[in-house]
Amino acid sequence: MNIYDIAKRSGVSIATVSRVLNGGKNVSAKTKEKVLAVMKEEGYTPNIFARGLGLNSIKMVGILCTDVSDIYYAKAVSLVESCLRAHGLDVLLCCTGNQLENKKKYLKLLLQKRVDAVVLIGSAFKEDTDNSHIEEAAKQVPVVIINGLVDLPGVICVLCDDKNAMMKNTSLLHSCGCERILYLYDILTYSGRQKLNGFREGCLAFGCEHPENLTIKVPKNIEGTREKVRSLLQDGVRFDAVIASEDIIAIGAQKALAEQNLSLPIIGFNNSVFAQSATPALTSVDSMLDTLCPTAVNLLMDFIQGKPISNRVMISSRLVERDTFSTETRGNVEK
Amino acid sequence: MNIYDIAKRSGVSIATVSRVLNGGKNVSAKTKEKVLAVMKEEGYTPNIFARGLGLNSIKMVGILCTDVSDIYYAKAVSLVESCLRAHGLDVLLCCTGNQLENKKKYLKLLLQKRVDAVVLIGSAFKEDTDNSHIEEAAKQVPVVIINGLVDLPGVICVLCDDKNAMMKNTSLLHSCGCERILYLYDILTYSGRQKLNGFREGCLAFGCEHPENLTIKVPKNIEGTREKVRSLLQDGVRFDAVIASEDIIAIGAQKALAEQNLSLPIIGFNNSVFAQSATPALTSVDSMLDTLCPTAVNLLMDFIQGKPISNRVMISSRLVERDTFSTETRGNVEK
DNA sequence: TTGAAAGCGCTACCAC
DNA sequence: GTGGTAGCGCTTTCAA
Repeated sequence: MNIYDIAKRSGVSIATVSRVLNGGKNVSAKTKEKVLAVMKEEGYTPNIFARGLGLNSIKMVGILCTDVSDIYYAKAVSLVESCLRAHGLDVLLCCTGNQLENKKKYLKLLLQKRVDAVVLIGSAFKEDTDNSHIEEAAKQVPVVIINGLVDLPGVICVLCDDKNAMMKNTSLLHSCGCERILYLYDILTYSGRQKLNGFREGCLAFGCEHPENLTIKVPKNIEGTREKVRSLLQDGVRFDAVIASEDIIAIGAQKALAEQNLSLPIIGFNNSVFAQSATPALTSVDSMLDTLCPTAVNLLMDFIQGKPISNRVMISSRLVERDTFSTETRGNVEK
Repeated sequence: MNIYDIAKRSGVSIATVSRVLNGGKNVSAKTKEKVLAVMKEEGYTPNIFARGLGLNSIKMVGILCTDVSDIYYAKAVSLVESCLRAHGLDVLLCCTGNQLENKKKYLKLLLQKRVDAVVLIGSAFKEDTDNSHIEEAAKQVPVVIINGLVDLPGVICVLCDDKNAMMKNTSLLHSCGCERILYLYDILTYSGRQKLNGFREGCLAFGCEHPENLTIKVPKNIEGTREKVRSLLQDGVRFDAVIASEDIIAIGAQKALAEQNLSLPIIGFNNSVFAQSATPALTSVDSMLDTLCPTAVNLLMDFIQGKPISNRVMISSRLVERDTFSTETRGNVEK
């Protein structure tokens, strides 16, 4: 069943059928109706390959993501997917892991599929040294990165002000009497580094101590973090509050503290469902995915349509206060 | 840069270039080498549309999923994606929500993209009455459903024995002295119903009470469930254990119980990270996605290659014991 | 082993 | 408003 069959059965030429297929401009209402009727009757579906050949577009955008099973990335993918679909674009999903080699390989694969654009989820896609693959991609199609900052032409960056969020956290804790804050992080992506910098600058600005042994790299899981914090406590390392770069890390710390019946202020990051699920519920920084993702997709659509856009959008975070720290109850600091 | 350019620069015909492109059978080693060299030099990438036109395949499979932001589905998508990619297949992701209308629409969309197969994630895709869209899809391409049972030709089903898992849960709780188990569920998909049936049959078999007011439908989130259970407790409804159809629901119940300083056995479902994140950590049924997904993809690959396969595979679940219920410590039941 | 040429199904330009 | 037709870039016979 192809355009010729439809043309024959409708008593028109394939040119006319094609016109109907593409919006029906310059076709008489009657003809259009007739052709549409035949199409429906025959259950006709235009061949996407042939169409792609002509238009050189398949109405698909590639999403690159290090790990969709991570709740944060999953939410981002979900949001981006639904926004894109609202614009009639399909999503080619590609999970790369953290190895640069694979990121490059999969980006190339996406480009080979002739996607109309590429969305990079997370600042894990901004490399410290080698971003040549992104540069190359951006020459071919629009590239947008969510929560990363890659300073290359054709790359649209939409991000959350992680650094400022962490500075604010530090400030708040300090103003509640905390002086030795334990900072836990997992991986120093661009975003991870911003957070760490925010913490450090905050400490400096507000006069908190921040010795090296209070800035700890931990695995991105509950048990690994728990063990790390547990051993910190056993070693007699003293701190009076915890800031984590991820909710899941905050929970690991929380559990280690609970073992020792310690109840310190804890602030997580991402405001994921984990923050709600924790007991006591975790105060956490909302990294604003709900805003970031639609914004990113809208910018992309505008860019594709040739409208002038700002290709650097920074959105402020928001602290969601729950049980582990509140700016109202000052009495929650126990040493 | 197309096949003609490569042919010209290599001093051969496009036919030869095409042969090289497709494995290089019936091409002299020398010619092949030459052509490959030119391709690399020019950074040539075959046009996927033209290729698709000829071969009528784009090496892509569609994944349909009600909601990737759900941690369970996200994990499934992640696993399926990586397995498919290992077989050289790309993934077209499509999130439908729970409305039948959208499921149908998006399934049709995937088919229009000429995917080579469709993977349905979760039994939410098995409808009670109308599965005509799946039937139709299965006529065109192989369809596999993960954790659902759709009895149609061409549909491969890989699922976990949810019913048995729930019977076992009931049995275990009963043998630990529980007699009035609260059963919390969110949505009665095929899987949801299996779980409920397992619970009911378990109660019958082991002599547990299971009045209607102990089988409660709740929203699939922590707060909604918490409120529901809270009001149950306020109404004086009595129960001595909780089984939930989802970890997140179990956590909602757990929080409501904690408010009243009640510590009853609780068993969640899915063994997600939420089970670990909960305090106390949740005993939960592992629904074996790590096995289900690779199995599903392997069956699909075999099926595509025309090998004979079993299109119904059922895998046993596994109870992962943590703090909220253990078969070893009998003393954890407080009424 | 290689080349010529006929599709694959559609879009878009040019006539009428 | 409609039809004829030349591509789009590839695969795949069929001959040589």
